[in-house]
Amino acid sequence: MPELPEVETIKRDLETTIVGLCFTGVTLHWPRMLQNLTPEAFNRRLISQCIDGITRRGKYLIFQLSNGETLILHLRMSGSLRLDTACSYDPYIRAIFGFDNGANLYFRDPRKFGMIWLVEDEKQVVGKLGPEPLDQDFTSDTLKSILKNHTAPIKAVLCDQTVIAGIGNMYADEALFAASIYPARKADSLSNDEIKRLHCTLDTVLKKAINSGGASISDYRRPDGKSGEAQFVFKVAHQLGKKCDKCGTPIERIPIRKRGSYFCPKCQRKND
DNA sequence: CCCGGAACCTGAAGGC
DNA sequence: TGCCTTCAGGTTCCGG
Repeated sequence: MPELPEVETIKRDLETTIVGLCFTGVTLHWPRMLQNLTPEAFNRRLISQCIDGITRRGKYLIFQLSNGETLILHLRMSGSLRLDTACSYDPYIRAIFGFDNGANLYFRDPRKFGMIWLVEDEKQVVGKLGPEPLDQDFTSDTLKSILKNHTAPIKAVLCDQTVIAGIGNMYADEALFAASIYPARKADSLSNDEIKRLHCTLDTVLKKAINSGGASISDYRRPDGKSGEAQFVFKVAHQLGKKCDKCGTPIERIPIRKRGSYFCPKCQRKND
C-alpha cells in the first residue's frame, strides 16, 4: 500500500528515467481511473506534452508538463508503476503511457482503485491536503497546534490527509510504536513530551522507509520491478503475534476507524 | 462541524 | 477439496 515513502521512492526513480520524455499516447484498459476527463480528451491534452519535472504531495505523484498543465496519479491500495517491458501482457495493467523514445510506463492496479487527473492547476486535486511531515517547517509546535484541535484517536488523526499529508496505516503504527503511544489515545490528550517524541519518530520512520526504497507489503513495486525493503524493519505493522523488539510481548491488533492497528500492549499503554 | 458508514474493487484467507 | 463469506485498504460521498 503506497504511502509517502513509497510514492517518494517512485518519484525519485522516475526522475532519473522519464523526465524530459514526451508522451506519444495513452492506452486505457480501465477508463474509470480518469477522474476529470473522457479518454478522448485526456489523450488529446496529453499527447506531445513533455515531462518537465516530477514532484510528490502526500501520496499523490505529480508530473509537470511542458504546456503548464499537470498529470496527477494516485496509486491507492494496489497500484504500482512499471517501466519494465516484461509486463505488457500482465492482466492487471490498467493504463499504458507511451513515450517518444519508445519506452512505456505501465500503471498496474489489481483492485482498480487508482486515480488519474489531468488539470491546469494541481490545487484542484491536492489543494485540501495538510502539511508535508518532512518539510523543514513541520516542527514539533506545528504538530502540537494540529493535535490540540482533534479529539479523535491519534492514529486516525495521523492518517487524515487533510490534517497531515502522506501518512497511512503502516507508518502511523510504526511512528506511534516508536514514540510509545497507544494508537487509540485521543489526539488532544497527548502531553508535550509525547508530541515531541511523535514528531521525532514520524521523521525518522518516514526517512528510514524512503532510504529502504519503500515497503513491499501487498502489490507495491518500484518502477524497475524491484521490491522495497522497508517492510523488513517494521516493528509492529503487519507483525501480529510476533514478539515486540523492545520487550518481547506479542504484537496485537485492534480496529481503529475500521482499520487494523498494530501495537505492543506493554510499550504502548492506554494511560501513559 | 464532526463522526460513522457505505461504496469502490479483487485476491487472499478463513469457515464449514 | 471446494464453495461461500469476510477482510483489507485510501479516498470520496452521504447521512445523522
